[in-house]
Amino acid sequence: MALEHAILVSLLEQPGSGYELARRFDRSIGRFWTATHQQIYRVLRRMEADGWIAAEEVAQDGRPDKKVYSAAAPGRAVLAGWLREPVEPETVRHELAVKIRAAAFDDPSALVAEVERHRESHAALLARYLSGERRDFPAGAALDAQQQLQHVVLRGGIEYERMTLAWLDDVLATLHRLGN
Amino acid sequence: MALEHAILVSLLEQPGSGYELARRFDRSIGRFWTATHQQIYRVLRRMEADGWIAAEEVAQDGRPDKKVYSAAAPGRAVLAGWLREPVEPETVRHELAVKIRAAAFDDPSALVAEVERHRESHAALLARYLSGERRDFPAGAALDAQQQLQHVVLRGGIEYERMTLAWLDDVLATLHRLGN
DNA sequence: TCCTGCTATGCAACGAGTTGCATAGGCAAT
DNA sequence: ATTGCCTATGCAACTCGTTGCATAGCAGGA
Repeated sequence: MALEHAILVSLLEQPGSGYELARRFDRSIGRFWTATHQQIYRVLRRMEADGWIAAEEVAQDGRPDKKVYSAAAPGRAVLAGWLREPVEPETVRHELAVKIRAAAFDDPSALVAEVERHRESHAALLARYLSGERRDFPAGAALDAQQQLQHVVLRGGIEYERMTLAWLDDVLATLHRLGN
Repeated sequence: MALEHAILVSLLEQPGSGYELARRFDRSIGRFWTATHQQIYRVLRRMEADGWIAAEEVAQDGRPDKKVYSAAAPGRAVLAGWLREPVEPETVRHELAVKIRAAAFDDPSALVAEVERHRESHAALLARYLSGERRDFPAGAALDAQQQLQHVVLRGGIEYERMTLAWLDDVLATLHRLGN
């Protein structure tokens, strides 16, 4: 389990409440690590109990109080130790690929609309990545280590989306060829 | 859950025992869907009880008997229905990306060896994909629908590995820049 | 005014997935 | 002879992750 580590990184980049973390996981971090608010709250409580993170109650007017968490020294140490461990093999779950192979035993054209829907959502994500890149990493700007590392991860996302778009075009062409 | 569907596709392409399925999931299918033998045996029993697949006991000499499963008509119907449902959003778990961002709060050069290890394993996988492609899909050969769909999924894997290799080079260059 | 949605946290129950272990015969190498 | 690995299946216990629901005040639109 590495949800702890993803949360620690997020809190080091910027302290925040469970709710704020959940929203970050829906947005930027969710591109390479997903989590629901339930998981996040549970893990936050455990990490606080273990002393990895520190919590501060913050009163707000007009909305409920929140607990703002930030990474504590033991948390940083845990993260540093984890960094030196080898990455565990990822568990891949590529449902669309399963469906494409399944289409051989059914009507391949039944998949066309779904693949097109995918294509659109990947195109939209690519556009968001690119505009985020222009906003946060303008050409020629001096970047510190944290920003350079964030940028290289974003570039990975951009290249992944470009590759996926090209592949989905290939899939569509194949499906159309089979439909004739 | 779509492990049922991945198993159904695999059994339609080729009937087999739980053990054989587990090995297929370690190899070809595991590139886009991973599963342990425990999961597979459990799901097979459930699918057999539900009539999605049929089992046949096969005696072997020199080794234990095995149960060879094949997809039954209700299973095919389930698969056809599933094909028409929208693909669920994938849950992404990209541990290396988390580590790269974590490196900003530690020594970035601690990651170099790990990234290089990744680079090697992706290069090896690409080589295996390419040799598999030459073997199974030689240029100019006539392919039926099933083979064309398998081929387009394989092309996706190949392009993914190529993109990943280029990105890992980008990551290494970034880490080296930060190390000076 | 009612309905919807947002912020903010949490419980309870369930289902999915992992880990460790067990059985059991055969094969190959040390 | 013993050790270790391969085929083949399975139990039990556990952790991880998801889903549905609950609370509770405030803001904005129909």
